[in-house]
Amino acid sequence: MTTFADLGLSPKVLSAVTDAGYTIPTPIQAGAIPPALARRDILGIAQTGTGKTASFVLPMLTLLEKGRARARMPRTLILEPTRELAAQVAENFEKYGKNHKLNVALLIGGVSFDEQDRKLERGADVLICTPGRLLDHTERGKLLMTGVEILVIDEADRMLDMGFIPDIERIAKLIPFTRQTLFFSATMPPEIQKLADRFLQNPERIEVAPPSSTAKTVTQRLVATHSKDYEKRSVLRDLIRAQDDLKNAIIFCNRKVDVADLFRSLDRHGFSVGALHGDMDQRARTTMLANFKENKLTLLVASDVAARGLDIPDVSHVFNFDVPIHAEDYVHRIGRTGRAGRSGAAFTLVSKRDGKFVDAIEKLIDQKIEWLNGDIDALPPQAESEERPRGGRERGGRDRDRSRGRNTRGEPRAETRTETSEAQEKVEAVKAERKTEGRPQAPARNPRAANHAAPRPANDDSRDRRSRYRRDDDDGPTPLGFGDEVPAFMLIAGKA
DNA sequence: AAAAAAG
Repeated sequence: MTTFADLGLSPKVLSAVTDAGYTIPTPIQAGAIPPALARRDILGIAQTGTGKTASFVLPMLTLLEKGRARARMPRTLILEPTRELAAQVAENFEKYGKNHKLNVALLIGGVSFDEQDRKLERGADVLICTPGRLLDHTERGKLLMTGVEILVIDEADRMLDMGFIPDIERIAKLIPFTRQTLFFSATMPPEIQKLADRFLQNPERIEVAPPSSTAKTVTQRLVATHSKDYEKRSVLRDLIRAQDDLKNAIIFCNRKVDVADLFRSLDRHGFSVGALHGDMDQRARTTMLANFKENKLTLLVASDVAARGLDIPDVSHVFNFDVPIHAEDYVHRIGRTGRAGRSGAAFTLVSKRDGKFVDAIEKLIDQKIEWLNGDIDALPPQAESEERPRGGRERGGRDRDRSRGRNTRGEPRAETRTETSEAQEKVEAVKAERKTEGRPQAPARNPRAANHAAPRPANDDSRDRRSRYRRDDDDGPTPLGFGDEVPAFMLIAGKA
């Protein structure tokens, strides 16, 4: 059997790999490392979870030992579609490059230029970048890339989806034509093939099957629900509480606003929860992810920024709060669990309108997904007799005080409300707010509009504004267009 | 019906 020792890696790299506890390479590693070491171009078709990152990091480290360092000139460049992925690759360089004296610069957006500039001035051997920030640096004239010998384009299909290809082309023009290029993509649609043809010269093509663990070790279920968000939140809470083997979970929403909404809701219901989406500031993103990885947070509500590539080992559950619009996203999402042969569970909330998306998913994965408790048609009619479970303390919750890693300030939570006073209180709250706003004619605010996803500016914590954020949380929609005239009963729509 | 990435 092939071991890492057979692949031609340098002793320094090999010892770091051994220290990390690995002896047997994955198929993509066994296939890509030898030709990469021989300076061949690589076309790697592999998904996350196949060991793809090490398949370029390890040979790059070995090759970097051979050439000689040039003053202030990066010799390798890695392009990643998201900031988190770039950061993750940087971690890999630290881990496997611990016996090397390499300077690694992580050039991603959302953080200040200062530290990145300092690193570049000191001289970086390895650049790990998202395209926008890299171009920003080159345009500022601080970065010359004529010394780059190895270019890695990772997750090419995703780069295409995200419209990065023109940026990639521009970047490629700044790098010598004689470079070695390592090109990775999870899928190979015609556009990607064309792109690969343009970027690669006589590449070694390595294709590995998607990790088989995905379909086999993950228990997948559909969960019927009505389409209103508060119904879905309630169903989700029940579902989470019903899991007795839940260690940690990612909950996916299709939209950033819904990530923010659901995060606030679960937080207020006492769950240990974080959020991750692309409109959050980078510090919050980083802390959230770190806290989740360290198990300081049990649940992570996320957009598809977290669907692909992020290496979060050992997620026991995935919940799809929304059915993904594109079937491939479903595969990526549930690929967050059941990794490395572990078992996992994936639940997808489905309402009537999601039917065609579910069909597309079942077609793509070529299997029917079972319903948990009967399908949509077996669902009792909307809400009528259903008591939505409420109340402060939940099983999933830990300390109420955790405010770590959030960009909202800690504040006492209204958790002592009782079921009976709740409706009345809500009516009062809405009336009070209208008064303080001094705009009696203004239409009642749609909760979704108030719950915008972008983090609030740090200095914005006026009371009335906060109460507006708080009020709407879980209580269903406020009807639009009634001005001050909304009948009280309508403010508790969905409860009655 | 979306997300992501440069500010």
